[in-house]
Amino acid sequence: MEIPRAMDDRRVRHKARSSARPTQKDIAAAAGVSQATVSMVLNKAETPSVPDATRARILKLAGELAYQPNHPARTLRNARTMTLACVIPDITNPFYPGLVRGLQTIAAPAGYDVLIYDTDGLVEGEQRAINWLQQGRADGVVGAFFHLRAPDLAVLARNTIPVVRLESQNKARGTLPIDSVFIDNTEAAAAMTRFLIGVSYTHLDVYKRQIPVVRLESQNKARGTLPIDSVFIDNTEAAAAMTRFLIGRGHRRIAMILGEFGPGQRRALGYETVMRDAGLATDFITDKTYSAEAGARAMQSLLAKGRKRPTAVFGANDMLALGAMQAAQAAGLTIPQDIAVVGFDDIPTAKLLGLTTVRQPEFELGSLAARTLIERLQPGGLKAPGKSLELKFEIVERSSA
Amino acid sequence: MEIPRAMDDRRVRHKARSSARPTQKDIAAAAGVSQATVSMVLNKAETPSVPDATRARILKLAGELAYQPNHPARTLRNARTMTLACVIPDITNPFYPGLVRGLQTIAAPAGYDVLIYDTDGLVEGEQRAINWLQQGRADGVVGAFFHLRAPDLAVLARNTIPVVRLESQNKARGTLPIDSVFIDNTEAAAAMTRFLIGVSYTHLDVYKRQIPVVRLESQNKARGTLPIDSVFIDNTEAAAAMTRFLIGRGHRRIAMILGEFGPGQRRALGYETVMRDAGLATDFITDKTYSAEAGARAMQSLLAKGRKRPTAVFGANDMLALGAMQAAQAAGLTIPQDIAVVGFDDIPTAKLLGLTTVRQPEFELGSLAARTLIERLQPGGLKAPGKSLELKFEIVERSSA
DNA sequence: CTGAAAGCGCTTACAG
DNA sequence: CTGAAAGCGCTTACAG
Repeated sequence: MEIPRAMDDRRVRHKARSSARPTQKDIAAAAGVSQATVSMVLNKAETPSVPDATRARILKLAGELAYQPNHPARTLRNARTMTLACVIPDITNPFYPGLVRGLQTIAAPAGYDVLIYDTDGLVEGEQRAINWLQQGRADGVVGAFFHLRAPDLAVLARNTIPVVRLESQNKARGTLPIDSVFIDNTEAAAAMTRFLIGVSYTHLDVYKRQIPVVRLESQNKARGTLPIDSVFIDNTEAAAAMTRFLIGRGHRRIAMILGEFGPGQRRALGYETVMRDAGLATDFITDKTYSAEAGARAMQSLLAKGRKRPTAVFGANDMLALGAMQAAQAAGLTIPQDIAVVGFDDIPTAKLLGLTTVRQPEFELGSLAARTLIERLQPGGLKAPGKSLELKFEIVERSSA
Repeated sequence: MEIPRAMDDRRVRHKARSSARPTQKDIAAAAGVSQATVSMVLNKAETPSVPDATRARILKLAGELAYQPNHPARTLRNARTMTLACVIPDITNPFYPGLVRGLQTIAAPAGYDVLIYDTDGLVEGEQRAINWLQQGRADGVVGAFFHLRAPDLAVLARNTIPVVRLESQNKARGTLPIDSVFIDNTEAAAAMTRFLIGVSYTHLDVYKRQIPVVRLESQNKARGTLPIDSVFIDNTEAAAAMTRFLIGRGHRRIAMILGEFGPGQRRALGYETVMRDAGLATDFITDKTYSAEAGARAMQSLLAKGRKRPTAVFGANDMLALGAMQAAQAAGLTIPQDIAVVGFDDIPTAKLLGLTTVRQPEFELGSLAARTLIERLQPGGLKAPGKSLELKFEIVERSSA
């Protein structure tokens, strides 16, 4: 058996013994140069100030020692973690893996790691993610926040951690109070938020009591200078289109199932508007979560209405719709003959089960968010005003309606 | 409107202006103590050496300034990232989100972030993850490696980054060459691997040529001292059980669809053993990936056999099985009357589509892996020998077979 | 052109 | 009991 060269090298053997990773200092000692010179040679494509022979020696040693730069040290020195955070309700909701994949596809080649935070759609979970992020664990954040608003996120933006929000806006806004939350005096709001977070969680209590704390600072409604971008589809219009589709199919009693917080609110608005304009009564079933279990529960309560039950059910997401479908089938009903069911998201399973739904381009949403974030992270990128990036949705007709 | 106390504080306002996060130094300056004292007070529950008044002043200032420790600085100083890496083929494969969730559920309360690396089941992707990890980006790794073997991972273990492997072993081993890969001379192998990685990717070429490079170092088959743990179900026995189930149902022509690399190999072994013992012919269809598309392709080629087509098809994972189901239905066949289909994993969709499958407890797999990793990360934990942790599988009978 | 020093923010061992 | 210094590994501005 041939012994590889490095095995004969005293330095390598020594390193193997010590079991610690080699540093620039080790290379410098072996090459007889300063540690700073090693850094130069390793990082710059050209080093006119270093003799070719020295450069070659350093490079060779780095290879032999399998030198890898210490990432935490670089992070501290450069004030860049090369990490992107992705804050989502729940990775097991099939909508999100595709989004995460889109994120990673852009992030990885650019040298960024991706950190996942699950919030369960809870205000505590979202706040916890923000707190962690304030410790400088990531350079930027892509987040689907059900509870936190611009001023809460301002804490990050102020600390130069750009945020890209998912599903945070409608094209035409102003109808929901949520959209009027813009802060004016950025400095004051930032200090205020910091104060509240630091001293206690008062603002969360305030929030829970449905008193938007931001009002304190947002007398002037001009949009602030926060570099918070949004990547979204027009949820309200999409839900409206789906509702019109159902009405067009002859449905008159259409119920909607949705979660207490999150994108369901905007989707509900689209449904509500179309139903009202058509002179039809709305029928909302609200649950805590967007799960299949919640959908099944909702369907059961809908079926309990007997002959007055709806002829069509609109799940605010596919999980709800799928759970509803299953419950209807379990009750002996045939879809779509006995009852039509439609959803929202177009998760992979929707296709397999023939669910008519609204397609959101999750991969593109994720990759666009990553691109936007990385752009912000470029020198000078932090200064640009927040962008609203809208992607197209699509009604996907399948067999369930 | 009441002005919160902190808004009147000159220091807070100043901080808001500077837009930089406050450090211990800032608190120290404001409190008139040394930065080290601030660190002490902030980190220790009790500081007998610091007067109560001073301590209170520091704590109060930290609150007002909304001080958050700088995570990268802590990481460098403590040599702990408080981050766990999860290396998986593809987060969009529905088996993995549940596993990731299990991981997070244990990791988050313990203070660990979770980093996700997708490898696409490619050797390049796995090697890239290892290289990144060698830069000290995480304290430990949970990984499903399709290609890398113990010696490749030894690079991490040697650098005190513990690894927990998923699906890396059978209960009864020795049948597949894969299981005889244990290294003896740890030091030598580590240096060797480091050498190969540093200088070139020769070892990967060697691997591709099916010459296990580990052989060079593994003359002595005694299991090494590497702290590499495994968390797994008995894939071979599970596949055997499923095959027996199909034979028990009267099937004689049973085909198996699998991916080129990964857990399919072990599952194939179980299928093969049972088929051979029953005097039946095996029928393998191998594709590059474990996707629904691959399953559909495989089913099409199976159906092209006409009257000699199999009566049952065993997908090495649920995605393959679901794709196969869809292709069979698209071809006008009814399941299970015309052809039975079974899978492996029990992803959420399997339930919705009535797929008979092998249930793997993915959440438990993930949480057990996290617990094992965190245990290793405790003082002294690195020394314990690698454990093999087996969880129970379960045959879930549904309507597809 | 060349090499040594400062400093990122933190924790802990150590000197007064 | 109290407070200042060293040092984690790195990059870059700066002095010779």
